[in-house]
Amino acid sequence: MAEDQKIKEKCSDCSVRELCFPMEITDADMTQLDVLVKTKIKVRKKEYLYRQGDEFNSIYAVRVGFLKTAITNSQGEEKILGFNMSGELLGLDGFANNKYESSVVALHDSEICVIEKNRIDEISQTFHPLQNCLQKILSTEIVRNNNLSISMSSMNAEQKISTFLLNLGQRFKMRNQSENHFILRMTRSEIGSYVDLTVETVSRTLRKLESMGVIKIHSKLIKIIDINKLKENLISCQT
Amino acid sequence: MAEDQKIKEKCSDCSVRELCFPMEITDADMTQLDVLVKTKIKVRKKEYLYRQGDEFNSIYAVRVGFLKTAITNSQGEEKILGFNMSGELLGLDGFANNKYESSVVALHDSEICVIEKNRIDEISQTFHPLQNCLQKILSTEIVRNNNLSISMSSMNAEQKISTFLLNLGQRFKMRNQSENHFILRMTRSEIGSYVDLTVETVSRTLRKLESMGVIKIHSKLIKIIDINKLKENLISCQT
DNA sequence: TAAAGTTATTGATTTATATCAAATCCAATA
DNA sequence: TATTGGATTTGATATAAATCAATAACTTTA
Repeated sequence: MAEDQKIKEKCSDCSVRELCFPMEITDADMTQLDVLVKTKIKVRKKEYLYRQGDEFNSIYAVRVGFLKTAITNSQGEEKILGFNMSGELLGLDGFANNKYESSVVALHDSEICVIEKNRIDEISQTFHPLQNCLQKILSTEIVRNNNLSISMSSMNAEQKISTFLLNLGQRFKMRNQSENHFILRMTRSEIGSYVDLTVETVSRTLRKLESMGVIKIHSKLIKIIDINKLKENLISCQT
Repeated sequence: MAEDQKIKEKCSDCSVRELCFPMEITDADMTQLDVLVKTKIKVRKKEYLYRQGDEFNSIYAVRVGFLKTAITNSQGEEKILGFNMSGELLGLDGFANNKYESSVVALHDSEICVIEKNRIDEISQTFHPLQNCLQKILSTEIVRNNNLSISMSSMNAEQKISTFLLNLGQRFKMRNQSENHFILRMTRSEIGSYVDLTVETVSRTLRKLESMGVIKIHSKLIKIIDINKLKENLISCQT
């Protein structure tokens, strides 16, 4: 129909296809899915995409940029749950209680595709693969968290930081960016919150890895010199 | 239809309604949902409900009993992800890759309702609330994990054990069992794996809480004497 | 009922990381 | 360009929990 056509045009470069649906879905099916995305928004550095407690209306797909997901507890302490980059979905925790249980802030100017909840419900009623799709996505998030919790808990500082850097590198690689030469868009303190270490320990551990000749640091810029050595660090805790 | 009728009878005391669907669904709708459950199985103490890597065919609802969910890493170390009691759903991590990513073992003789994946797909195609239902359930699991990770990481041993005991108590209470007088069906070592402490620290911390007059221990039997004091332990890390 | 195997407790010691404190670097902005 | 405030680094010290070790208390099963 004409309406859908317009919508698709409006956001042609924000195809859900290229993004986040990890599915066995035919191209024809996928064209339908593009209709899910109506709007694309910009979120500038330091701005919130949504806040813990906000009403849940949409999930989001990162088109470009870099963001963090965090929870704030009753004492106002922030715990970082993850860093988010292009192709990743945000807001999945909203389904639980119809409000977001975490906040998302851009650490770098970002462009985000908005996928309205209503739209999902609407389409999935006639287009069944979308349901399975969502199930997978949600379940994958559960698995990711479980794996994170098993690994982080049994690692020492060096292993945590190594894992963190390798993971970032891998994700950049998948996006056709350099695997071993990238900018840390988050502060040391945010890294610490994510991997459960203090700022001081993060700083010391980075310096240690540098002194071992494994990485090179220029403030926010990281260069992985010896990726194998970095991986060695994990042999004792690889899943 | 007759077939569904039979199924319902076969498992009348295993109603999904009483179990795990936290939904705004009418009673009429719910009667339909009962059809989801075809089979009920017994899992004896120490037996597996399913193993990490098994093909994903069903999710499960605990009818009675007590189980643990765990991941085993490449070195064969087990990490406990959770303890499961009546009314809780198991196997949700299976949607991700069509295989279970964790194992579930009974810590006490248990009865489990089997909810076949095919059945879910089938029914949710005509009965749409079920989709939303599943979305909520999966999302809730994500939220639970997030909250767990924020709290555990910032707690000391006493706070972890206090939280653990309070949480167990609460869950027993919701099932009309005593909130402050219950049996620990898991070993100290399993508690440790769950809250990220060594056996020794778990043991010492329990004894410490006992010496403070907060709880009373007779091997596996726990009696919470001063629930408020136990809760005080958490004031500094309550969400 | 005894023997063997777990599981739990308790003590002594070590250690990794937190904490406290101060200096330096860097980025924003006036 | 100077000033200010946050971020980072580095050092000294404290400490909670891990580790190591040995004993004690249960469970299982022979």
